[in-house]
Amino acid sequence: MARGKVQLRRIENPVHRQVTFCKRRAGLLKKARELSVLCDADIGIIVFSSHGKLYDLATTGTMDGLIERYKSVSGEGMSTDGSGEQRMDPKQEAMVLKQEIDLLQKGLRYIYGNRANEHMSVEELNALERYLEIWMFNIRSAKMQIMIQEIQALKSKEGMLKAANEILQEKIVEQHGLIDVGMTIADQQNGHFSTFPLIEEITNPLTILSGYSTCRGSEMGYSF
Amino acid sequence: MARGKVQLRRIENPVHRQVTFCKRRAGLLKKARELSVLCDADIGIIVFSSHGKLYDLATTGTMDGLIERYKSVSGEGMSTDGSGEQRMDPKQEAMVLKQEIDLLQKGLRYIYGNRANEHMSVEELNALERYLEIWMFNIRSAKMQIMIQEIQALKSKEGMLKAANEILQEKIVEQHGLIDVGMTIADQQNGHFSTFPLIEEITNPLTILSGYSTCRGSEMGYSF
DNA sequence: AGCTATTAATAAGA
DNA sequence: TTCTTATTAATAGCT
Repeated sequence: MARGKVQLRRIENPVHRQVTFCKRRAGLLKKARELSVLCDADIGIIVFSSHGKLYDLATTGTMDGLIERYKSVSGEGMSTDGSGEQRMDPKQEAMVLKQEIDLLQKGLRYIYGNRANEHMSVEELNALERYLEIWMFNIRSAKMQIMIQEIQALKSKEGMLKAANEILQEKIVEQHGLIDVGMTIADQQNGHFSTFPLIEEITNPLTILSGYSTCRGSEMGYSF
Repeated sequence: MARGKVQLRRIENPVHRQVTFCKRRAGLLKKARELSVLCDADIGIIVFSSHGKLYDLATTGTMDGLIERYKSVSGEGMSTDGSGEQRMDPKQEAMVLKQEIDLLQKGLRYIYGNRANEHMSVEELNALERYLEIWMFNIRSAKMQIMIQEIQALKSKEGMLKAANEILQEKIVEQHGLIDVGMTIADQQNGHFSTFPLIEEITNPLTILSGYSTCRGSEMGYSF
């Protein structure tokens, strides 16, 4: 709203970014105070600058009061809690989850910054969501294809080696009697991998989500 | 900012107040999102309407995450602390995780079933979108692990077969002279697969998103 | 930090 | 509620 329209994406120039941060932060807090007064609302705002500095505003009482109120209200609709704490080793599990979330969020912000400017309707978000799923599926498929090729190659290699092995054994038996190198036993021990059905299952698009609930859902006690 | 200056005091007309609340609340959240994107800030907003209804926004992760961060940072400067990072206790952590799961469940119902019944806000959809990615990542990792195990098994099998093959060859040479079954040639033809580096690359979490942009980004005309 | 030229938000009205 | 429009408010680019 000033000399030149602004693109909704991260401002690269650090000085410029800092100035804008100051100005707009002030504007945001002002708007919040106005809304609070005009409409008799209780508003809390927490702002972390990109360098981690905290700015906050609570139009009524303290931020902690608002947070408590927030937790009590937002937690109201939650599941009938109290009973089952899952088996997770909380600290580590949470750490890992947080790191994953951070990584993914960074990536998402890139995607968002360049594409989804300004007004995004729920429908647009939905479409984007599906798009992301398809996108990830495509990457996954591509990599899966490579791995499948590799497995097939290994399997045919194995077949050839086995055939060669048999021929050699026969030759030896023909000429000299039985020689057991221990290979047949080892081979049978590995026989339970049942490679092909597994891979076909993995490749099937429909197993993405159902696979999840199988893989993690039951483990964590959630039913979908 | 419109047909008539507005006085900075509570709007007495309830209808007028409600309309203004809607409009300005939307404006406030929009401003917050803009600030977040433009200046790379993490912002959380909590709004309680005069009748106690809650509206919130977290531009990064969940509100609970922001609250946690707020508590850790704002508490830092208070007491003669010094001891260090008192993170959330397990119970609180579990609460957060549960809320995340709730969101996912809600999202799943939204996607698969009665879309009309489940109301999901833009913010919730945003969060859900992020979680879907994490989700897919977890599935993918689990399945990848299975495939990697399988490949390793095949490779060791191959190794054993080769060893057996060699021993048999030696035995024959010892006894009778060279017998070539054609296996060595076939084996060498397949030698260019360079299995291990490939698999390690696929397994590395950091390649998810970068892999994405490499894989499709240029193809579809988006620049990251 | 201040100063405008512009854009963005929005109060009323429909 | 949602759309339109007349105005005010916010602020981007400069000093």
